[in-house]
Amino acid sequence: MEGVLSERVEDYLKVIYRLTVDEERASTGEIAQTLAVSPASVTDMVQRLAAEDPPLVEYRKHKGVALTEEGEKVALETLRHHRLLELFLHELLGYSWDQVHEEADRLEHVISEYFEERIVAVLGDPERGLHGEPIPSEELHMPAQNEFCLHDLRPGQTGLIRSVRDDDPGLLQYLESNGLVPGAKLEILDYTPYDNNLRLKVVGSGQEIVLGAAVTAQIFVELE
Amino acid sequence: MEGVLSERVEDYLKVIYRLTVDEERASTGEIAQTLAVSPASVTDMVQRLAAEDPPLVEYRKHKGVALTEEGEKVALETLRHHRLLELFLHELLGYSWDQVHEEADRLEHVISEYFEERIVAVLGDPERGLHGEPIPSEELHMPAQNEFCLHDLRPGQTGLIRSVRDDDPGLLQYLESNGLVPGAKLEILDYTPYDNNLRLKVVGSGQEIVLGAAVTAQIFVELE
DNA sequence: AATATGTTTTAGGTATCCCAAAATAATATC
DNA sequence: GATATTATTTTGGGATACCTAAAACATATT
Repeated sequence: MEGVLSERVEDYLKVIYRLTVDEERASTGEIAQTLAVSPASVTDMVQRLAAEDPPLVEYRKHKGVALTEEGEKVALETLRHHRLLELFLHELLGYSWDQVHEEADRLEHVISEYFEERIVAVLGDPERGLHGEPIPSEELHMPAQNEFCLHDLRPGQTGLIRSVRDDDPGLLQYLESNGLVPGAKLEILDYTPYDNNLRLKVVGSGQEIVLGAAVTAQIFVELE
Repeated sequence: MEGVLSERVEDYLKVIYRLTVDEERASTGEIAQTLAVSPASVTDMVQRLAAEDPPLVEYRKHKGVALTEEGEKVALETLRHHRLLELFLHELLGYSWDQVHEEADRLEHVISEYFEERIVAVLGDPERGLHGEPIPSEELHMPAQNEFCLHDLRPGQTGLIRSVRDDDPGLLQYLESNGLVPGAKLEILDYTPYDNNLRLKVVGSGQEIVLGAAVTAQIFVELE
């Protein structure tokens, strides 16, 4: 193993992890956009990641990158820290669910394995984070998921919210105030193709609501 | 105010703070030794600190440095974080008193003011840290102290341990196992000048013990 | 085959921190 | 007060880690 990895490297690996959950490989452009840097910077960094010993990504010019096993480990470790921290900040320190992300994003790079161990002991080795996302196990195994993006559902379908993206505080507040939280049951009523709007009912509250793509893309459901 | 300060800058300011608690000014050499860098590096950094806007230190060539009000604020903020974190790690996460320092040293640079606020709420705004050190107030006021270094006591004198240095895990274990913890009452029995050894009794346990300068310099007492 | 698009290379920039060796200033000693 | 010792500063430079614009190049599209 080599020396300790920079926070920036962990950020890149996290992003590549996210982009390669469904896709085979992540392109330079996607990564650049997600991290708000130039494509040239991404090429540069990605080549450095591939040159690490052991390599953190598998890189082929013009063909994008995929994480190596080592790189995935780092990404999952960081993700595990992030999600455990979010839960911890909420449960023990009273952070609201839209406040946790920013703090966790800084702390995730800095806490020791012992810290992780201690908060796991306090939290009881949880399987899902504050926003419903699965937490990689201690052995860095990511549980298989059976979730679909709400964005892809169509009228007549019914789903249970399993998780929502954690990184936009404003959106999280909006979701919470509309009962769009993990566990909520949704019935898709209508779909308008040109603007990708989805009209749906939150079962229980009986509320009907129309959500645009910017919202539905952030919500993940289990079909019923 | 300028941009955010690097962790290294906070480290330098913390060291300068500690060195100027009793002395007027801190010398380049002292700082270099404490941080294990060359004197040239210290001159360099100290000049950069003095060139900040507002300046963080007051620097005169060949005369050492003192913190400005702004620099002291930063040092005290960092110190407050450190001591609150140590307490927090012990009380809430079950860290032992020799484990807390290293973790706090990393976290102190990273936590938000909100995090500070939250752990204060949980801990009940404590005035002293895990090792007895005073914690700067939220307004960054350091309470006046009335402590003497055990190193300077002489036979016949009696003192109450108020605090011990927190940065050497091995020493902390040794101290704990000998009852040399805040609150313990000491009676100085003997002093040998050539090696600076102090023989003393821990009142209560009745234990007699001989401590060298490396130990006595790390313990601070209130005279009785 | 030509064009459009996305990626990589080149060449270089900035920030932050560090250091050895030479020069200089402060201080201690004669 | 002059000299020697010690501490500090300057000089000149190195390392790392990140980033970028513009030019060159590869891939995909038509």
